[in-house]
Amino acid sequence: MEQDLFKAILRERGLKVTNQRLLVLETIADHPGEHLTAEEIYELAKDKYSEIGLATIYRTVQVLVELNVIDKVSFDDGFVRYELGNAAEVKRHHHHHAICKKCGKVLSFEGDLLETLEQALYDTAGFTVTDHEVKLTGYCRDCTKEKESVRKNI
Amino acid sequence: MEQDLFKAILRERGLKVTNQRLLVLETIADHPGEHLTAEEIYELAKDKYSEIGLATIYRTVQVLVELNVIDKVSFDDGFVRYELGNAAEVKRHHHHHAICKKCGKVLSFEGDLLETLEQALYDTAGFTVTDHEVKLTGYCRDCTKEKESVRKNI
DNA sequence: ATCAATGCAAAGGTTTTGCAAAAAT
DNA sequence: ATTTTTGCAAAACCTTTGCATTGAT
Repeated sequence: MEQDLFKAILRERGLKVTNQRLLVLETIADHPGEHLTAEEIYELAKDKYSEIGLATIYRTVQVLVELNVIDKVSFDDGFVRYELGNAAEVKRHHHHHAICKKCGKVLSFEGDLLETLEQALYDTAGFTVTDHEVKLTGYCRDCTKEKESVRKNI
Repeated sequence: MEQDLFKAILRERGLKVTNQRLLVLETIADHPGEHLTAEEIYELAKDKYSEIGLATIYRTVQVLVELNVIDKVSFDDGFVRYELGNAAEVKRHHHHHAICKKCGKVLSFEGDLLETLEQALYDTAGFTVTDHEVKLTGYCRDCTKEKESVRKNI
């Protein structure tokens, strides 16, 4: 996402363009494929602007999620995480995640295999799907071998 | 899940069978289709055994998740919730959820549309999937109409 | 000039932990 | 008899909020 587009989105909503908001988005954009927590964004942002406060990070990510500029994800480790979204597209294509139960590694991927399910949900229950999230858990390639030897005894 | 099976699972792992553990599982089992928080389980359990402590609920749900007796789910409202799992089955069939963004209603459903995706993930990345969770957000039948009238102005 | 956004510190809410007492094996 | 589990309270934790100050329009 270009900075100018982001500024336009802010102004369109009557929100002010601040250095802190630009910095938070830039920080997330500079770490593609990572799923940063508020604390991590804070630490990274402080390197460029040490006066920034943690509360500003929390308030800013709320705004960014609201604007569909970033997505909120959770891997059930007690942290809420954020990753770049794709606000400009009409049809959202969220990342899906495969989380290794052993080493915690996260594999991200895309895929629109849910369209038939979403249509069926509308037809049967009248539910209009606007967003979806697929979370897979299991064992990554490196941990699969180890897992098998452990599981044998159970 | 029958209580005897649960007792057997506990003993198999060297864990002790306590009235509190039986009560927590019973409480969750008695509320099918609801996704209870720790606090809600606590309030319900107190009706039957008023001496029980909230810390025991937290410790017990951790055990139950570990044993695959219950599943942990989150609808991003700040609460971790729990629902009955199906530990006995070799292949887990989790509930999927459609969460209404307006009224918060949760529609649960099942479906194994992810098998081809999971196979593909193994073939391409060596990732062995053991669990999956699909979370859809949107608008339920009752809220869909209202949503349309709201969205027209945007 | 006005109104929103920030930074700090304090408060909020959920979840975890330390420890002595109680319960299960 | 031994070891785990419980209950209570305190602590830890992430996140939100109040308020005066700063910054954007």
